[in-house]
Amino acid sequence: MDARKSVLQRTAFFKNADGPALSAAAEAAGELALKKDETLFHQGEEASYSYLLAWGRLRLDQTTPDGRNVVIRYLGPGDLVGTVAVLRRKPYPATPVAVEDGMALFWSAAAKAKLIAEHPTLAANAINLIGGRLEELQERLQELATQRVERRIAATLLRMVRQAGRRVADGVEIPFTLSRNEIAEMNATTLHTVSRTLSAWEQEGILSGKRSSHLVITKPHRLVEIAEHE
Amino acid sequence: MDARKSVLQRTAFFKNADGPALSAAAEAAGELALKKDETLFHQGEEASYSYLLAWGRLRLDQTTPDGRNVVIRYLGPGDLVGTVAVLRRKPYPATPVAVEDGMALFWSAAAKAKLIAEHPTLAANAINLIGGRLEELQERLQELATQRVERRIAATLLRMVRQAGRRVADGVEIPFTLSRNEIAEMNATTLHTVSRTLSAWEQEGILSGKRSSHLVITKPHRLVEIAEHE
DNA sequence: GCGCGTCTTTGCGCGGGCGCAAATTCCGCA
DNA sequence: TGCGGAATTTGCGCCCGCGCAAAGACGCGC
Repeated sequence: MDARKSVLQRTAFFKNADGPALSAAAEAAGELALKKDETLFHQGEEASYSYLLAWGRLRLDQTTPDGRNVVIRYLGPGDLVGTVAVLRRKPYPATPVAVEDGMALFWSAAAKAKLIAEHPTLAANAINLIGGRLEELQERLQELATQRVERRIAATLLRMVRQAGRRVADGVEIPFTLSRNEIAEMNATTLHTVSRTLSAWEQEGILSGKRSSHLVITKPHRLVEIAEHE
Repeated sequence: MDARKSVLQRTAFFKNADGPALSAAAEAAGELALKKDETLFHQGEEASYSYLLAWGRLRLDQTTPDGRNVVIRYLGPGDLVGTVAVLRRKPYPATPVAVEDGMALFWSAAAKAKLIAEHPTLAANAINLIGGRLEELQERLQELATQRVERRIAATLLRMVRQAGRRVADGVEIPFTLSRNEIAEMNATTLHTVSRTLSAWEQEGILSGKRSSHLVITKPHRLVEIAEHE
C-alpha cells in the first residue's frame, strides 16, 4: 500500500495532494498488469473504471464508423485514462492500447467521483490535465487545418520527443516502437507518404532507426526548422 | 444581484449548485456588455479573467504564427470562456469574438479558483464541460483526418444546428450570420470550395439564405445523408 | 536456416481541391 | 437612391498527396 502511495505521489493528478487523499485513493485502487497490445477498454463501452497509468505507454485509438483508425494521442506514466468518460457518465470515446508492457491503477466510477468530490486539490489537478489535453488538441487541429503533411509529421515527432524523448549517444530516442502506419494515423495521411518522408529525412541524416528498432532523431534542430519554416 | 443569480442558475456550470455557491459567485462577478465584433481577450495574453457567456454568441478563433486563422468552435449562452487558461495559469490559447451582441459575466482568476476549490459541484461541472469540449474536438479531429471536404462541411452545419438551431417555417435556422469564410475556417478548407459546395446544395434545395441573412436548412435529412453516406 | 507473414519502400497515374484571377452580387451608408 | 467596398461566385490550371500495385526487407517461429 505504501509502495502504491509513492507511485501516486509522483503523478500530476496527485500533485499537492494531502495524506488523507493519497490514502483514500491508494485503498480504493485496483492494480492491473498490461502486456503489449492489450487494451484497457473499448471505444463505445460504458465507462465503469477510470485508470491511471503507473508505467508503460498507451496509444489512444479512435475508430470511425467505416473502420478507419485515428490515433488521438499517446499516454505515458502518470496519465489519466478514461477519467473524463467516467466523470461524465458517457461511453468511452476511444480505445487505449498498450504499446509496451506496463501497469495501471484503476478505480470504480463511484470511487473516483467520490475522490474528486472530497479532495478539491484532485479536482483542480484533473482540470489541469484535461485542460492541457484540450489545448494540445486545439494545436493539432490548427496544424491539420493549415499545414502540409511534411510539417505535420515533423511537428508530431517533435511532440513525441517532448513527451517521451530519451537522450542517447547520437541524439534523442523515442523509446518505443512506432510504425509508419501509426505515424500516418497521427497525421491524417497514409503510411506511403510517411514512408517517403522518413526515407528522405534518413537520407539527410536527420533521423534513423528502421523497423522494430526505436526512432532516433539525430538532428532535432532540422526537424524544428521543417516544422516552423515559413 | 438576484437577477444575476437566476441567470447563473440556468447554466450548466452552476447545475445543482447550492445557495451559498450561487451567492458567492454572483457577488464576485462583474458584468460586461458585448457588441458584435468585440473581443473578450486576445490569444497569447496572460489569463486574468474567466468569463461566462450569459447571452449572445462568440466565435473562438486561433491564429497561426503565419497569420492564418482557424475557428475552434462557437460558444453560446451558458458557455465558459477562458476558464481553462485561468485555472492552468497559462496564456489564453485563442481569441473569442462576438458574432452578435451579448453579455458576459466575469471573475478574476483568484475568485474563480476559490469558487471551484470551495464548491465541489462546480468543479465537477467544470470537468463535465471541459470534457465535453475535449470529446467534441476529438470527433472533429477524426473528421478532418478521414473525410473529404463536402462531408466535413455537412457535419459542421449539422453541429451548428444541434448547438444553436432554431425551428422556422421552412426548416431549421442557424440564428446568426455565418460567412463562407467562417465556414471555411471551421473546415480546414477555402472559401472558394465552401462557396461551390453551398451553391450546389442550394440548387438541390437543401438549404437557403445568402449573405447576411441567416442560413436555413430546409432538408436536414439530406445533410445527414451526405455526412454519413459511405 | 528456411519460409512465411508483416512492414516498408518505391513507382506511377490520377484527381480533389487549392490558388489565382475576374466578374458579379449584395450591403451599408451617405 | 446611388456609390464604394466587401462578400460571393465561378472559371481554369496545376500540384500535393492519395490509391493502387508490386517488389523488397526484415523478423519470427518452426
